[in-house]
This record gives sequence, C-alpha cells and structure tokens, in this order.
Amino acid sequence: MDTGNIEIVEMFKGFSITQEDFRTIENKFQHLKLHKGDILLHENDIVYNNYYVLEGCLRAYFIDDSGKEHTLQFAVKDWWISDYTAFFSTGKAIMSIECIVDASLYKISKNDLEHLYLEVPQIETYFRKKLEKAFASFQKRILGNLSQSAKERYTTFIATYPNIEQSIKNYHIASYLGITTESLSRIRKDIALK
Amino acid sequence: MDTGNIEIVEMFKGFSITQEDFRTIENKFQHLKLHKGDILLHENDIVYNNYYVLEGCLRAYFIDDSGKEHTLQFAVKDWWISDYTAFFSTGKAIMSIECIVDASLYKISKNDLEHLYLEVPQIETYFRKKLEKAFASFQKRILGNLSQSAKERYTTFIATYPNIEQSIKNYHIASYLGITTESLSRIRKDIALK
DNA sequence: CGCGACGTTGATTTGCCTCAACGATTGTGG
DNA sequence: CCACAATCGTTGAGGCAAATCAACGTCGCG
Repeated sequence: MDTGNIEIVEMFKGFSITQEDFRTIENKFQHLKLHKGDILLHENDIVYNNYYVLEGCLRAYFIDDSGKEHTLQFAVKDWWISDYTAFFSTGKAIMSIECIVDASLYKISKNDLEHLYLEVPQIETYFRKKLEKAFASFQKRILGNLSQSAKERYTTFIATYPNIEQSIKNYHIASYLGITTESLSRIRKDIALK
Repeated sequence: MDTGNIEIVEMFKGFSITQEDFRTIENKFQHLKLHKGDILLHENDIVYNNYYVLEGCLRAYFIDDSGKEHTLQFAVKDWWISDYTAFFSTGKAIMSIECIVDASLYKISKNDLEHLYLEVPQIETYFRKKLEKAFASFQKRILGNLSQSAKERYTTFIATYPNIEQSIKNYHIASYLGITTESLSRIRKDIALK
C-alpha cells in the first residue's frame, strides 16, 4: 500500500468498508497537485470532477456582469470542492476554482462516482451526509447574509473558520462576505480599537 | 389502495420500486392537514420530521435578534420542507415553519427515513438527488445575494418562482429577498413605470 | 360599518460603495 | 543584498441604495 491508499482510507473513516470494496473505490480516485495561482476549473468548462483536498487551500468564485469576484467557498484539508451546480447536472461551470495555497488533491469523476454509489452503498451515504452538512452551512450563510451587518458576518466568519482565515488574503474574505476590501479594512480597524 | 398511496407513488416517480418495497415505504409516511396561520414547527422545537407538500404553501423563517423575520424557503406542491440544519443533526430548530395557504402534507421521521435508506437504497438516491438540487439552488441564491441589487433579486425571484409568487404576500417576498416592504414597494412601482 | 392587515409614499438617515491617494509588505532581478 | 515593482491593505471624501420612521390609502372580512 502506498500513502495514497492511507489517505483514501482516512477520507472514509467511520464507514465500514470491506477490503474488496476499498479496492473498487481507490481505483476511481486520481491524485493531483496544484501550485498557488493555478486554476483548477474555469468558468464555462464542463464539470466532470469532484475534488477532495488533502492539503493546501482553494477557492471557488463567481465573476458577475460588472467583473467583480464573489467567493462562494473555500476548501482546506478534508473538504470537497467543485462547481456543484454544474457537477450535479454535468453542465458548464458558472464559477472558477483557483488554488490559493499549494495543494494536493484527489479527484473522482461524476461517472465513476455514480457507479460507486451502486457498487458500494456506503459511498452514497458518505456523500449524502457530506451534502447534508454543506447544505446546512449554506443555509446558515443565507440567514447570516439576510440578518447580519458586514461586521457581524466578519466576526462570525473568523469564529467559524479560524483555520481558513490563516491561509487567505483579506480581499478573499471580503469577496466571501460580500463587501469591499475597503469596508473590511475599516471593520478590522474598528474591531482592533475594541 | 386509497388516494394517499397514489400520492406517494407520485412522489417517487422515476424511481423503480418494487410493490413490496413500496409497502415498506408508505407505512412510514403520515398525512396531515394545516390551515393558513398554523405553525408546523416552532423555533427551539426538536426537529424529528421532514415534510412533503401535496398542496398549499408553507414558509420557513428565521427571527433575528432584533425581531425581524427572514424567509429561508417557501414550499409548494412537490417540495420538501423542514428545518434541515436541525433535522439532519436531530437538534433544535433555529427557524419556524408556518402555513400560508391551507395545506396537505406527508411527514416522515428522521428515524424512519434512516431505516428506509437501508431497506430501500433507491430512497437514499431519491433524497440525495433532491438534496443536490436544493444545494445548487442555495448556491445560486448566495451568489445572487452577493452580486445582485435588490431589484435584480426581485426580478430573478419572480422569473424563477412564478407559481410561488401567486400564493404569497409581498412582505413575504421582501423577507426572502432581504429587503424591507417599503423598498419592495418602490421597486415594484419602478418596474411598473417601465 | 369599522377594524386590522397590507401596501404605498415621503422625508430623512445610514451602512457600505466608489474613487482616489497613499503606506506597508512581499517578491524579484540586478 | 539592495532597489524597485507589484501586491495588498489602509485612509479619506463623497455618493448612493436601501433602511428607518412616520403617515396615509386600500382592501378584505367579522
């Protein structure tokens, strides 16, 4: 067994999977490495893959009509990332995904994943549960966007993702929160002054 | 067979389910009716159930610290509704759900649903796919909130959910879009003037 | 009819944006 | 190792979209 296997075992920890099923699973994953600045997925690409982060950091962002970037998601160790709107329907990406800290990933294609669901039902459960968690956090984010000020959203973000904050630039946080870098700067100043 | 069965068959259209599995499934659903104004779920309730709408309209809303309501979701025919943040983790509701048009529902408990996933794998697939769709639409909503003006969000809402618009008050739309009723009124006036 | 719920309109305020300029920090080539 | 540029963050002045506050019209219904 090489280290790749160990990492995939880790991915499905908590799910009892036979040795045989595990062979089926690991054959469908491919490893890849990215450097800071690399674009993993471009807007308008057809989205075939779902990506699992072993290490590093990525961000999925959307560019609106006026050219502004809006970050939908960051992904660090043990997170999945893709353009799911496109991935689930095998359509074209509306977002791009870039590497913001050198990263190591596994990818699996939609086709392989659908086959895995049939061959190894625990995998479908695994992804359903992942999706449930992601769904719940999107739900909280929507409620936060509806009910909180920029300052509140910032402090919530910092409290919720202290590990992500360390890896990213302030302008990435701003684009995630839906504010400008200038506003974020003023908010941070304000907080620093107690 | 009573009409209930027919409705549940309809629920899973497109999924080939044996007669025997179908008996297992239908036994876990319970029917209920609501009148306009009824509260299906209160904030702080433990959330045991997921609800399927046969007819009528409901809304899930969150009340923030200042007492303002924010609508997360509407549900009309063939939609599911619950406080999923709580349902998935069997925790306390952070939202309430009220009936805004007399409604007829089916409910299924989390426990029964988890058992169904094991007994009838197509059910897990059904809910995974539902979740994928809901996830994608939440994603679009977040991007819309980040990148669009109130007027743009309103026109997008009307275009996306023309069937829902008919059932609900303007102040419900406003609380979904994250604006005040006054602002929505001005936006509508503006649009009416071309 | 009269009351409460809903929607509209106006005046004013405000949170955040825009635009512009300027520090601070990081990276890179000479 | 320094010089310089690019990137990133900060600060200020002014503007604008939407909120707030207040009043009033309208509709449906007991």
